[in-house]
Amino acid sequence: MTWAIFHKHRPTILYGISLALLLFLLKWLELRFIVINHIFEIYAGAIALLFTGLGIWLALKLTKPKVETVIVEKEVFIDTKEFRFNAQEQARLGLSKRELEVLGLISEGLSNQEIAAQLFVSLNTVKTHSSRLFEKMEVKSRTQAVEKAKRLSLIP
Amino acid sequence: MTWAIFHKHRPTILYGISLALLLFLLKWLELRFIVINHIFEIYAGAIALLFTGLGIWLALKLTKPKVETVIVEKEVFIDTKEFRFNAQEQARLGLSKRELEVLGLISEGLSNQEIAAQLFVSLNTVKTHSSRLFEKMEVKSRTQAVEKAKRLSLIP
DNA sequence: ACTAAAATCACCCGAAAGTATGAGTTAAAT
DNA sequence: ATTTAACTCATACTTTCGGGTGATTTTAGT
Repeated sequence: MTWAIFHKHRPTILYGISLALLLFLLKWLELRFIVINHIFEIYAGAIALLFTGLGIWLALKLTKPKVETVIVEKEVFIDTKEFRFNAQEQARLGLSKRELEVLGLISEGLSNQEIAAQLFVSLNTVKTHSSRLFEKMEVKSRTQAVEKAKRLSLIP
Repeated sequence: MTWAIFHKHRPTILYGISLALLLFLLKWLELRFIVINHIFEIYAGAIALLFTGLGIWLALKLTKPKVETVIVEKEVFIDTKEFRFNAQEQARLGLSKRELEVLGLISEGLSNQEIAAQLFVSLNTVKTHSSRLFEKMEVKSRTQAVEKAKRLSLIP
């Protein structure tokens, strides 16, 4: 049935097709013409598009991120009253090793007699040590010596 | 003198200047020629530059800024060994106010005589106070008392 | 090897610290 | 009102501390 219709209107259809082709040709030629006439603008447009894209890419890729600084307070418990022997004070006062040793034992509450026993020396020796100690530290008694020694970080 | 030199070599100088101008003109013409011959490339380059800039501008203007959060820890030093009077120990040992007062002055290195003067009492009173103090604290001397009192946080 | 500082010890003496005992006063609790 | 604890003071006595002086021995630095 379709075939029959084709055969019946063959000239008309051919004419139609020919007309359509002609029109298409004309439109194509027109487009070509436009394209040729505006080739520069099109090229420029393409470049513009391309390089706009490039610019955006560059900007996104190469910019440094903004840095936002957040300060968090962290509690650090530090023993500020930790004992650290002050050798400078010892040198300044000119205290000898033995004198310092006696000072330490005095600060522990030992009597001269006990200190003598501890150090395997005579009571008199301990007395002379403590005497020189008091002289050098410019104090008048063992309690003052202990108090000052703690202040000067000579004993804990 | 400079003027004299100019007058003397006037033709030479003029000739030199003319030559220089001619060379400059030729170079300029050559440049013009190059520019005209490459007008399209130059134009394209200009567009490329312009739109790259536009792209960058767009990217920077229209995108949200990147934010990088940096956490900086700030150390806060806290004193852990602060003196806190130990009232419990005082109660446990049964130390009276006056005895504690005497203890404090002893720890400062004062003699019994000085303590007596400070408290407006007699030397004997100070002695009895310190004696009872030593009994209660179970020590035998002022230095021991000071040492123990510090351990028990009765004095700083 | 010589010297200076440190460590050791002894003796004496006065001052301070600490013990023992007793007692008077005051303030707070029952 | 009475009791109790804290504060006060005194006297007598013992022990320890601290100053003064001098001497001997180690140790360390030049």
